[in-house]
Amino acid sequence: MNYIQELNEQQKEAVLHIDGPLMIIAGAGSGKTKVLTTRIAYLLERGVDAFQILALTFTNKAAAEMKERITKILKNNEAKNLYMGTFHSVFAKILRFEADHLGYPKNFTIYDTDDAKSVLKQIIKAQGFDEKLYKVGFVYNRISTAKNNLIGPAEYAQDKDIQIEDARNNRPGIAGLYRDYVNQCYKNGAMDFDDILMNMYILLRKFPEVLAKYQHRFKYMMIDEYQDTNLAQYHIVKLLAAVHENICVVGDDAQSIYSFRGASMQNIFQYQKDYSDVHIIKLEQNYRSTKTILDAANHIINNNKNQIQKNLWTDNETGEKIKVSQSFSDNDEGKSVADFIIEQKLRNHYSNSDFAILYRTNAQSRSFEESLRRLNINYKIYGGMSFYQRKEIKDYVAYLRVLVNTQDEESVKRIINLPARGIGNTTLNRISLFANENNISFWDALMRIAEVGIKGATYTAIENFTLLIRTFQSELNIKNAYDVAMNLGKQSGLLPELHADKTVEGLARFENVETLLNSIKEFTETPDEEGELADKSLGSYLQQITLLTDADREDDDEATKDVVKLMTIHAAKGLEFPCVFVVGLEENIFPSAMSLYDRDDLEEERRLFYVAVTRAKKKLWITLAKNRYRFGTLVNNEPSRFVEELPSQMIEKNMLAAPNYGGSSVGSPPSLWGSKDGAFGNKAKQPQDKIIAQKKVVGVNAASTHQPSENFVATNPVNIQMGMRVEHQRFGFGKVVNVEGNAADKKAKIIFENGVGEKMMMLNFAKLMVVEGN
DNA sequence: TCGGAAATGTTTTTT
DNA sequence: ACATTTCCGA
Repeated sequence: MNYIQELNEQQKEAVLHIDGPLMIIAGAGSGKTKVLTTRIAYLLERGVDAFQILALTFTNKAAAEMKERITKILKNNEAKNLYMGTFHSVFAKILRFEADHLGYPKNFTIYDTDDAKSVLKQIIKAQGFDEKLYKVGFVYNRISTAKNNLIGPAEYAQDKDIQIEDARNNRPGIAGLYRDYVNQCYKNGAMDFDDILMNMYILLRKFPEVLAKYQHRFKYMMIDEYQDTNLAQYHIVKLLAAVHENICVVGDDAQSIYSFRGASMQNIFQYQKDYSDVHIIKLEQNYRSTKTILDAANHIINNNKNQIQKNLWTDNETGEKIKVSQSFSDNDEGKSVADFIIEQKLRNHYSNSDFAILYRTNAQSRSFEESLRRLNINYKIYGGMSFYQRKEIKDYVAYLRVLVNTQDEESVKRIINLPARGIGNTTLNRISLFANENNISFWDALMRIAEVGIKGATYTAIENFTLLIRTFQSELNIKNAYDVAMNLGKQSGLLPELHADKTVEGLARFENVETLLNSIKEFTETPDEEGELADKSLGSYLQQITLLTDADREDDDEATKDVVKLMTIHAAKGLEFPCVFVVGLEENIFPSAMSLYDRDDLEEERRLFYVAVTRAKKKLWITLAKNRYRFGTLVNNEPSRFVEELPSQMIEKNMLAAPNYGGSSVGSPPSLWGSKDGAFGNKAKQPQDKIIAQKKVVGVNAASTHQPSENFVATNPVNIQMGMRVEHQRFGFGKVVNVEGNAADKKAKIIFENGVGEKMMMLNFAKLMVVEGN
C-alpha cells in the first residue's frame, strides 16, 4: 500500500477513515480527486467488493478518469465494476432496470431540455394561454424547481406559497400546465432530467423492497461536489445510506455555483445533523497554484459573508503577478488574448493545450474563436451547442427513439414528415384529435389510420411510415444495433437526403451522422461493464447519450488534441490549466445582470469568480472590454466590481485611459488599438503578421486554416462564372470548374489548391472573392 | 403542403 | 449579429 505514503496527513486520514459518516471539506486544488481515488483503491484492497461501492461524481468524464486512476493503482480491472457516474446516469440505469415498478417502459426516452420544452410548448398552446406571458422557459424553470424540491403537480397546486407567487407573477395557470406536462411525459414513456431524480426518489419511497435492495448493495457511498446537490439528490442519498451509514461526502462551500439548478449549500450543514458521529476533515494545502494566484483567490472569497472558515495555503513558488488588461472592444479583447498566447508560446514554450479561456456566458466565445482562427491557433469550444443538439443528430436519434419506444409522441412527430412525405400539419391535427377522442396514443392512432378518415396519398404515406418503423423494430431482434440504425437511415430516406447535399455544411452534417453511427457501433460492441445494470442495447445507448456533457466526449483524433480550450466557468469546474484567461470582467456580464440585486446571487457570482481564478496553475490573465456588441449594437460596459476587489500588490493593471485610445495592453503591440472593431484592419496588421510568419505551422492543418487576404471582399454571386480563379476565407484559392442553377440557387464546383480538393458550394452562402478572370 | 421572406427575440450558468 | 418563428404566395 505504498500509494498511501504519498499523501499528506489530512489526505491520509480521509483515506483510512472508511467506516461511518465522513465529510471532507476540500479546498480548490487540495488533491480531492487523489483522495477519492486512493480511498476507493484502499477499500477494494481491503476486500470490499467493487459492486458494493457507489461513487457519484459531477461529470461522466470525471468518473471515467477516476476508474482509470484506480486501475493504475491496483493493477487490476476491478474498478470497472464500481457504480460510478453522475447522479443522472447512475439513476437512469437503475430506473431502466426497475422501470416496471413505476409503470414506465424499460426503453423510456430521456428528454433533453429542448425536447421537454417542445412538449411543454404544445401544452401551453393546447390550454390556450398567451405564449408571451407563459413563456416556455419560464414555465419550464418553475416546474424544474418544483421537481428538484420533490414537489409533484398535486402538491404544487395545493401549496399556498407557490400559488401566491404564481398569482403575483400573473401566471396562475402553471399548476395546470405542470399537471398536463407530467401526464404527457408519462404517456410518452419519457422522463426529463429532473424526472430522473424525482422518479428515483419515488421508486425508493414507494417500494420498500427496492429500497432495501439498493441500501444493502451500496455498502460504501461517496458523493463528490456535495455543495452542488439539490434537495432531491440529498434525500435519495440519505435514503440509500440509511442502513450502513458508510457515506463520505466531499465538497467545498466556496465552490458552490449551481443554486440555479436547485443546489443548496444547506446540504453541507444539514449533513452534520443527520448522522450522529460525523468525522470532518479539512484539506487546506493547495498543490495547484502559485502563491500569488492563491492569495488573490483567498482575497476574493473573503468578500463573501456566508462561508465556512478555512485557511487554504500553498508551498508553491510565488509566481508572476496576475495581469489585468482592458481592451476597447470585445473584438480587441479577443485579439489581445490571442496575442498573449502567441507570445507565451514563443517565450516559454507553452503549447496550445496549456491555455484555457474561461467566460461567464457561452455567447462570449465568438471574439476569441475569430482571433484564434486568424492567428492559426487550434482551439476547441466545450459546451454551447453540443453534438447531440445538432438538428441532423436529433433527427436521426428521434428515428431510433421511435424504434425502441413508439409511445414517444414527441419523437414520432419530429420524424413523421422527415424527409418530406406529404404529411402536413392538418393531417397531424386530425390524427391527434382521433387519438384524444379514443384515448389512445398518437402512434396507435397512426396504426388505425383507416378509421381516422384520411385517404389518398397521405394515407399511403402514413401506412408506409408505420410499416417502415415496424419492419426495423423486428430487425432489431435479429441484427446488431449498428446495422439496423444504418439501414433505417437508408430506407427512411434520411441518409440519401443528407448525402445528396454536397455543400460544405451538408458534408459536415453527413460526417456528424457517420460519427453518430460509429458511436452506436462502439457502444453496443464494447462490453466494459458487468452486473445487472450493464446493458449494451440500442435502448440503453439512447438513454446514456442524452446524459452526456460535451466534456464527456473524448478528444479522439490527434489533430484536436493540442488545442486551446474555451468554455464557461461552470464547465471548467474541477479542471486545471497552466495558463488561464478569465475574460469579460464587466458589470452586467460578470457579475451577471441577473444577480446584482440579491446578496446571495451576488455571492454566488463571486464564488464563480473564485472557481475561475483557482483553475490556474502558473499564469493568470483577467481581461475586460470597454465596449461590447450586444444584439448587434456596441454598448459601453463598466469594469466589474470583482476587478476592484483584487489585491493591488498581486496584479499588473493595464486599463484604457481615454475613451477611445490610450495605454497598450500588457505585453502586446500598441498597434492593437489601431482598428475600431478589431477585424485586423490595415493599421493593426504588421506586428502580428511577423509572429505568424515565424510560427506559421504549429500543429495546424494548413488545408482548413487559410489566412485570408488583407483586402478580402466577397464578390456578388451573380458575377461568378466558370473558369474564374477565386479565394475562399477558409479554403484558400481555387478554380471554378462548373456553375449550375441561377439566382438564389446558384451552385459552383470549385477545385481548391493545397490539398483542400473539390467542393460544391452554394454561392448564396459561401463567400468567394474573384481573384482572376473578370 | 411547402419554400422563401419578413418579423421577432436572444444572453446566464447545466444534468 | 444571428437564429428561430411566423407569414404569405404558389
